Amino acid sequence: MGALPDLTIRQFEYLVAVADADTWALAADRVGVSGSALSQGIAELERRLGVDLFDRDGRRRRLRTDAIPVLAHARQVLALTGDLADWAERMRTGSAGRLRLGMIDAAAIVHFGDQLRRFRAARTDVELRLRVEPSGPLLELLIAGDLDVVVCVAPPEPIPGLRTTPLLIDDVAVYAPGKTRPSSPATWGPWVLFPEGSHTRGAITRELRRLGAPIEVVAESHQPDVLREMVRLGTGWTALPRAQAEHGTGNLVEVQTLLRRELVAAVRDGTVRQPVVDDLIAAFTDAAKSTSRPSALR
Amino acid sequence: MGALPDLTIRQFEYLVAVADADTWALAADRVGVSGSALSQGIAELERRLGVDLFDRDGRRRRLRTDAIPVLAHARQVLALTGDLADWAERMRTGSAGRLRLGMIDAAAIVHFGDQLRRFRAARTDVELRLRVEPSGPLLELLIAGDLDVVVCVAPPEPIPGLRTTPLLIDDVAVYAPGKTRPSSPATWGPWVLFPEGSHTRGAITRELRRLGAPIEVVAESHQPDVLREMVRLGTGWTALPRAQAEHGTGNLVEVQTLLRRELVAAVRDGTVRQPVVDDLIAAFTDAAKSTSRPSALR
DNA sequence: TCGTTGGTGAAGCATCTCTGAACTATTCTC
DNA sequence: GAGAATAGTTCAGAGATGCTTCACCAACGA
Repeated sequence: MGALPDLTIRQFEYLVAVADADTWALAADRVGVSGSALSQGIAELERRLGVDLFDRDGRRRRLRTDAIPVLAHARQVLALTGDLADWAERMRTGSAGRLRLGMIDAAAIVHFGDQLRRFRAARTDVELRLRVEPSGPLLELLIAGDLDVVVCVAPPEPIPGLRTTPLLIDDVAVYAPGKTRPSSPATWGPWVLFPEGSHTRGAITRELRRLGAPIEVVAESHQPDVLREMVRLGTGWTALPRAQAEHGTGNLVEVQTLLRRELVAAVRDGTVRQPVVDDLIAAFTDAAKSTSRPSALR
Repeated sequence: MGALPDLTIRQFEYLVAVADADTWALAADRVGVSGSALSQGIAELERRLGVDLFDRDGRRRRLRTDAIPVLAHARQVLALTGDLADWAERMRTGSAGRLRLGMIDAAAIVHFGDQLRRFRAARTDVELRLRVEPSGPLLELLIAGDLDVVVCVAPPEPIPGLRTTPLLIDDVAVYAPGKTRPSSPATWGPWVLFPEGSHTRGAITRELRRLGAPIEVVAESHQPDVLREMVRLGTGWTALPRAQAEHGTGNLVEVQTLLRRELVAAVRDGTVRQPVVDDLIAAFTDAAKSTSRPSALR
């Protein structure tokens, strides 16, 4: 194997800055150097790789599609370096460190709310910051190194650079207002669903269509409790993760399981890890083991 | 998150060189630089991380045990950079590239010999280099970036930075000379086994001991065919992966399955991948799917 | 057409990193 | 234990690298 090119962290920072910002000047500003420095830095990166990374498009430059692997590499290395920097920080200060946790709403509230509260109380030495978002953004934040652990819906394909640990199954089921009797999918609806564009919404409508259910949507909300209440009030039917549907009290009729949904804990697959992360994941798996049985049995 | 330290590939090269070589002078020589440069380079790395990585031990320096994560990080980043360099090479030359494959003997000969030959014939554009070693060394070579794919025994724990794909089950069974009748473990032996120190040997003796079998070893060899022949000649009993035991012809009596052994394909979990690698793994999984059934059914 | 915007090149300066040599501390050898 | 050999560090200087400022070019918009 030939000698490796002497790439630097800064060059990778330049690359992702350019990829993320609309204009190079903005990117330069964001990394705190002059536009010229950025230009030269990128040129140097291209020179060392021996490959052109950008196409000219008028007076601006766009990352070539076949150069996307380099960008992904840059992101991964930057994230790993961030982990290393955190490790160094922990070594210097002796602190247990900071834990940036991302969760989808159901995980943060329904499934692991108790564990979270307990962990916070038990590990006051850890600065725990929670961020609640849908699965997609969470995974991107994790890849970019802005989060340390993420609890989200299992991605269909394994994602390079990430490692997932199964936590529990929380299937999405169809729910009807209180007085409804079971019947064929063709009679289901109208619907109260997550908004168009959400990942879960997409999966739900796809599955309903497959079952031959008519999809007339009369209301939309990102908030599961809003959907639940609307069903209770008889506004329509909905499809929700079972745990969220059953969270409150009230008369929802579960019609049938619609699709399988597995929650996992995801971390960057690096060599420098915070021990706290493993503790937290262990707490989650333990909790899931004891609580998911009933839901798995129904 | 604070600004990241501007680490360089070269600094990581220095670090692993120092970790791998007996003396710093030798390490310096290996990376092609003066001892002084190496010393200063490491010092700079420590300064940028803000952490001491080495303990003084007389006039030499040893990597501190709690600095091992940094070394692992360095190795991972170097391996990823190697992948990136290969990608750049492929982009420049337009070639399909070089594929450095590692396999344990059973995989190379018994399980996937045909697939290998077929792949070589079909993809003459790929420079395929095969290296046969035990699982442990193969995985280390993979981590160090000296191999691109490895077919080996599934490691007990997932290894950071690697991703495995299950291929097939090839259990280890106990075999006796032709005329032996089934009997209790206490009467088994004497044994003809893999040499002391090998990973499989360790697992085998551990399991035999658990079953209460006496472990008197009368011959040892790294070569499964040698062991097989010795059993045929009545020298003793052996424990072998089933596929290897049955590879030739002859009168071996399978006494019982001893331990589970799963073969997997392992790759670095990076963002820059050779498409050829996926093709090869696909060929292996396809082959395993069609051939492992009979062995799984017995 | 002219002004504006996005990006690149050149000169100058600061910093970094290498080499070679001098230097210190430890270990070996007798 | 003296003296030599060894392991690693420090220092000074040469050369490379990277950044900023300023000048420049090309594309876009009015």
